[in-house]
Amino acid sequence: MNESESQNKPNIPEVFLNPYNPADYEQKLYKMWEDSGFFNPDVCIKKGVTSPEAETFSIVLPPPNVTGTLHMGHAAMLAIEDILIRYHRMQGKRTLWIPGTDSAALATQSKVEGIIFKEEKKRRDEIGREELLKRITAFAEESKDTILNQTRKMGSSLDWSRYAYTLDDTRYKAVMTAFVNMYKDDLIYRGDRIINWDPNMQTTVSDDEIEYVEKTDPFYYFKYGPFTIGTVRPETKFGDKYVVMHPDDVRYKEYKHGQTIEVEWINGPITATIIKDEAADPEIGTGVMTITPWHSTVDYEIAERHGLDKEQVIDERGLLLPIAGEFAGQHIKKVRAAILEKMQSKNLIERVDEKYIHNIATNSRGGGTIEPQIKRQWFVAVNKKFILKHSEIPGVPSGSEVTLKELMVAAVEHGGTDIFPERFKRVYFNWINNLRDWCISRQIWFGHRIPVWYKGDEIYCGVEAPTGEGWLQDHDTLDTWFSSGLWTFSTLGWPEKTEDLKTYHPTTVLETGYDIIFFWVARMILMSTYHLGQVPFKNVYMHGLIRDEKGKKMSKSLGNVIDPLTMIDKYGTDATRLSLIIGAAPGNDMPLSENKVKGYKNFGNKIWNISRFILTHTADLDTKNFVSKSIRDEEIIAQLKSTVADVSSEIEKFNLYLAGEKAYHYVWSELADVILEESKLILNGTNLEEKNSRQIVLLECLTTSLKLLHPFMPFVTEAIWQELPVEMKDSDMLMVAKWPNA
RNA sequence: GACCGAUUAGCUCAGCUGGUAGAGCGCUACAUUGACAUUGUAGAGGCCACAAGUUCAAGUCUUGUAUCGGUCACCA
Repeated sequence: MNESESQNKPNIPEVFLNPYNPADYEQKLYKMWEDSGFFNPDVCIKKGVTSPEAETFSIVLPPPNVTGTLHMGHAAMLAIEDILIRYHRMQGKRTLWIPGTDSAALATQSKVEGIIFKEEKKRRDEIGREELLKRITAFAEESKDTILNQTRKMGSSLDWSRYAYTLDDTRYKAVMTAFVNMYKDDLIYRGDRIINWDPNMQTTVSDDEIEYVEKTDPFYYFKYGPFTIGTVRPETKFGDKYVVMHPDDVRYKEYKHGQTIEVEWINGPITATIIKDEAADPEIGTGVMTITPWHSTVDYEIAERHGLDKEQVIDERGLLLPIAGEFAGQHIKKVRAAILEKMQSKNLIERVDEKYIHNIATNSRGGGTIEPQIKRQWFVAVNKKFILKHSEIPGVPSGSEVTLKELMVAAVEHGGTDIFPERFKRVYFNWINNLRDWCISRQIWFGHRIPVWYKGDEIYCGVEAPTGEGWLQDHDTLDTWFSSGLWTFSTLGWPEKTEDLKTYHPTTVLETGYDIIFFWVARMILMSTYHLGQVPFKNVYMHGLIRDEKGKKMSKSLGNVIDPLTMIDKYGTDATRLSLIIGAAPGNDMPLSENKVKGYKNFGNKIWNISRFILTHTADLDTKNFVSKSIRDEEIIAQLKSTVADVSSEIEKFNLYLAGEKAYHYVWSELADVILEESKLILNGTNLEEKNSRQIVLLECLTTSLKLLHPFMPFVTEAIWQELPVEMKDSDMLMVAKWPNA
């Protein structure tokens, strides 16, 4: 701006002379917001921004791992939730967004154990429970600030005064109480059942934490008496003394169920029993198999059906037991060749398919190959009837006799919890139908220890340790999803009957990636319906996965990771947020490229310059001269209002991608390209009334546009808002300004 | 094997309850130092995967086929 211009337009803040630079504002503004206390709804009420009678709107943030760093998935989650939160806060609702972090027991412990082993060459047994826990806790504590500060960088308007950690005192009490209640209702039991054992991490793993990885291995055909059986794992076969075939398989019609035959096997002759069971698929291999009930889920189920013996062949560390004879004590990974050699010499090998493709189960949290074992563990019974005393769940009257499974179905079936996009409802129901009892005990040390104590034959279960001498607490800890399942209400202070719990539960929305629907969404529904008789949330909004521009999963090994923090440094938070929202239809994966982020940085500057233009050309406005608007001015206002209506309704339908696009489109293509352009003539013209009217219209367009964009681009809009003359604003801070009326 | 999704402009995708196709990016041409480390204007570009059906009318509804992707289950 040259000198003569600045004389004409005296009141324009100097900041507008330069392009908008996000880095100059973002930290400052976030601090201003945080210091204002308005992230906390109680402060909003106290300062008169929100009415105490206002409708509530609450979201609990899916807690990131304490030891994690921000990735694009987090960034998208934070952007989406912050948009919803900011929109509803501006709507005047009593709005709460609760932050937290998750201990991610298994992942964190294995990370720390890994570090210790690398640096000190020590395993956990050598470190000891107490010392290891101390170190893990320190590690978690140390790394938590990283993820929390990165969360702030996204502009997230979280109520930090309500920060929760899955292992803090309040949550500890919630977890203990939950366990004890379920134990007393017989919904938690201890039993010997087949579970997924991770020999690397020395712990059980739930069904959902298993990841199947495709592998090519040789497939061996062995002579087993008159039969040929196939296997990829010769090292498990020592004790196999049942031979199973389909009852209708005509090839084996001469053999009767229960009939015994003598066969020569790896370590000498054994007596085999014929079992007819439909689990044997005549199409696979020879249609005949031997079973190893201790180390295979399917075999275990067959054995259960027919009351067969189960023998352990492999121990917890992967070593063969005495049943393996001369091979006992050797590790299963190393012993195969020797076994095959012996079988070859006994002429038991018929043939080998070298390339057999099959899936092996691995622990998705740590990577070990799963070895099923029968072990005494704690389980949640999902099919056991109980009386639900208090219920607000649609379709389930108080006092109903139900199972946990039925509760989980009812919550969604009768609309208590609505899942969006709709297709995920079916995914959810499918999973529940196949649900088996949930193994909740883990043999790791980091986590909530099971509140059960033993003394001889006595068992005690309680929130507090029993009094008296000689009680020993169960060594196991709880599956991390057990405590995560309580999250919507443990964060609100349960089991105490807090004001927060009464006010904000059920929460309004749960927003999360669809990859976590089983682990978490379903478990929260289970826990909340059981413990509170309430659904945990009224709406579930599933976002897709963020992928690279070619649609590939982002991964370090592919080198295609776009780091949100880098994007924020280069283009600003607003641009990063917008790039994660626009073009991302709910539940659909979305490709992201750096160019997209860059594009939205230009938009930030566009708004900046729109503001500069309008402020420059309205500095001489004297509102006393107000005259009625022209037809065109009315039209502009009408169009503005219809944009407000559109944007609002799209946000309320969770179509943020449409809301964002409409706001973007309005501001750039309509306000800037059409309205400002045509206004130039009027503003520089001689018709003062016309000019005056248009100035007022432009100011309204500006303030309203800033409000519309604020949820999407909180920083640049607030930065501009702070420069606006007081008389133009209904609030000092845009964050708590009133959402415009349509 | 079961279920789910996708198939629309060069690319990424919108098109809700059926009425002869839209956005962003990219591309081409022109203009512009302007409120704008640019922006604006104009333009090219689509038998909406294929086939049949319902209908006065179908990207839009039904059925089937093909290809791609995902989830779950099984895998002796």
